[in-house]
Amino acid sequence: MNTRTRDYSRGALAKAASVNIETVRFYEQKGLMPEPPRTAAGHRRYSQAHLERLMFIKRAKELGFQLEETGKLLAMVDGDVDCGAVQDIANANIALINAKIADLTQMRDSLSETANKCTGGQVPECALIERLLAPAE
Amino acid sequence: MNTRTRDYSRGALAKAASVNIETVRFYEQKGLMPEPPRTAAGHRRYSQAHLERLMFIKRAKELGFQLEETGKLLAMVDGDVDCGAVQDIANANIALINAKIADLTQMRDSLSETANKCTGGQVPECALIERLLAPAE
DNA sequence: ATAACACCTGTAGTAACTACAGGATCAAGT
DNA sequence: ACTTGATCCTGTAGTTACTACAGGTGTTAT
Repeated sequence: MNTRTRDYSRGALAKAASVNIETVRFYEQKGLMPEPPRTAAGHRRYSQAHLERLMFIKRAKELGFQLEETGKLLAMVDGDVDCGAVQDIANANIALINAKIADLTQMRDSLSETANKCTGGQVPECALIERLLAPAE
Repeated sequence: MNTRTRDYSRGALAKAASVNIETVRFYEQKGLMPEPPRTAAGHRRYSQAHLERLMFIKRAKELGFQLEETGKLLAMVDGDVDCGAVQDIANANIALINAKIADLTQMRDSLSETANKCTGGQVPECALIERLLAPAE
């Protein structure tokens, strides 16, 4: 167990979590990061706990959670973790991600199919332009 | 060949292309749709050509093109279509879409793997929360 | 004539940041 | 002690692609 608590300036915290310095202030504004204590001159002083919270948010983002959902997860961490509720949020997110993947896959397939028909020359006929000009009959 | 050119109010045009009425004005502002002639009272009057242009934009969107790229495609339609340049834009877009798909797939797989470990009960241990709290060792 | 609807403009809101401007403060070196 | 450069503070504006008002005018149908 480590009882030492190093502290961080906003810049140092951002660097430690590998996020942009402005992002820290943004998360504070959105209520995801608590307002930290300040020095006499008004500079923010963050603790190890703040760093952990910031990294929590970053990891949630890497799993595709929106900030609002991340906020709900954090609220549970601050209070009681209800694994069923967490699962619901996760499953909703999986569904959302799957829908996005399906959309993008459809786009890509449709686009590559058409782009492959392009001859590439400086010609009046271009398969992709034709497809955009005409309804997909 | 149909030489009749019905005209449309903004609302009628939007409806004909199945886009939101405000989107028409937005595209005009962005330079994708030309400023149409106006009635004496200042109401926009669109032609069949406008409708076709709006549908072009809509189809491009369905293929995942951003508005800026769509603008480039439209510029070529207005001038000379260079099928090589079109292909370049298309290929860049395919690469972009593939990158997004890869990102999302990674998110989803990582998330489902973790969410599947959740027991669902109202317990202190929740696999997903654990994963967000702790670095992925 | 009058009601209901569609149109006009400009502006603000959405998500998740990022990037300033203009000023105050800090840390390090001399 | 003083200076210099980095970092901090605040508030605000920009990004993408729209969407949604508010407050006012015009058009259409009965």
